[in-house]
Amino acid sequence: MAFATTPAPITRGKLAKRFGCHLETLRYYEKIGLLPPPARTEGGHRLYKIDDQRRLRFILRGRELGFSIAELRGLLSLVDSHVYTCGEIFDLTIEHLGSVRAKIADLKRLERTLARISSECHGGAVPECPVIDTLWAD
Amino acid sequence: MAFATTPAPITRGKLAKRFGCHLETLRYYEKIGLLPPPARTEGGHRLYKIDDQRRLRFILRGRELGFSIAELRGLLSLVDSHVYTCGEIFDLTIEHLGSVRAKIADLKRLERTLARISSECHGGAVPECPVIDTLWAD
DNA sequence: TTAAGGTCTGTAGTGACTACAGGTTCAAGG
DNA sequence: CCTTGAACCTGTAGTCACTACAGACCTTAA
Repeated sequence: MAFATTPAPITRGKLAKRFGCHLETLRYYEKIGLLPPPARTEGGHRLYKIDDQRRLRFILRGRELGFSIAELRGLLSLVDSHVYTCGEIFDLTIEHLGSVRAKIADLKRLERTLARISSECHGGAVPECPVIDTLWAD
Repeated sequence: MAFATTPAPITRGKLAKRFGCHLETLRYYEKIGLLPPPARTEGGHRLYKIDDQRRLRFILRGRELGFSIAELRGLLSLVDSHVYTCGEIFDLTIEHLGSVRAKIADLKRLERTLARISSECHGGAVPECPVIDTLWAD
């Protein structure tokens, strides 16, 4: 009869590969205090347990959702405190969503302008160019 | 009968104020070679002539259009060479427009995900939260 | 003449990593 | 058991586009 075994801790390179992040990123997250210092071998190599892996996944997913390191620090400290409420998390998410929407709006303005200017280009080997004219104009 | 006078060159602070940029930005653009080293007073203070001001305006407008410093360097070197064609500038603009559109697409994906997840929130003082669940999920 | 405020320089900090260099440890093959 | 080569360790520096000093110097208006 087999007992449920804790999965073996893994090294930095394997963790990076497993989660598709750069291996230096792991050291970076540890340095800035997002990841706790992991256990080590006798020789000093890092060994990441399953909890470390879960935390890393949390962080990487947060990054994919566009949360900044500071925002993730906030989320993690709430979660670590075990006294967060859905309302608090919701507020942080909505705030972040607002900043994403603001960025989209900025970029769309940009896109419209660039599209308009470049649509006025004749192209070809002439030196008259609406893009340059726009940039130089008084 | 008055002669047309060249407008007096202005100092760094005044230039920054006139164009609404940070005054340290001017020193930065000079250091990285986007702006040429301007004339100086006896005491060493910078004096920006009308041509410097035009070039700065070009750069700042380019930045507003989202061109990177490297892209602007490319645009400026074409313009400085006096042998650019509208076709070349058009290509650079279209490439830039493509990267703006790619960023918009990325952010829209993000926005949809964040909106979906947060719409599942009940909010309130409970610790169950779809945002956190998403980040923690296996 | 003096006082205030603008400008000079070099350097360091931001965010979120990434890229070394030079040394140590680990694991697999013989 | 020994060797070899890959993986890992550390600290530091680079990226991008600025921004923020500190401490000294210059300019200008009263």
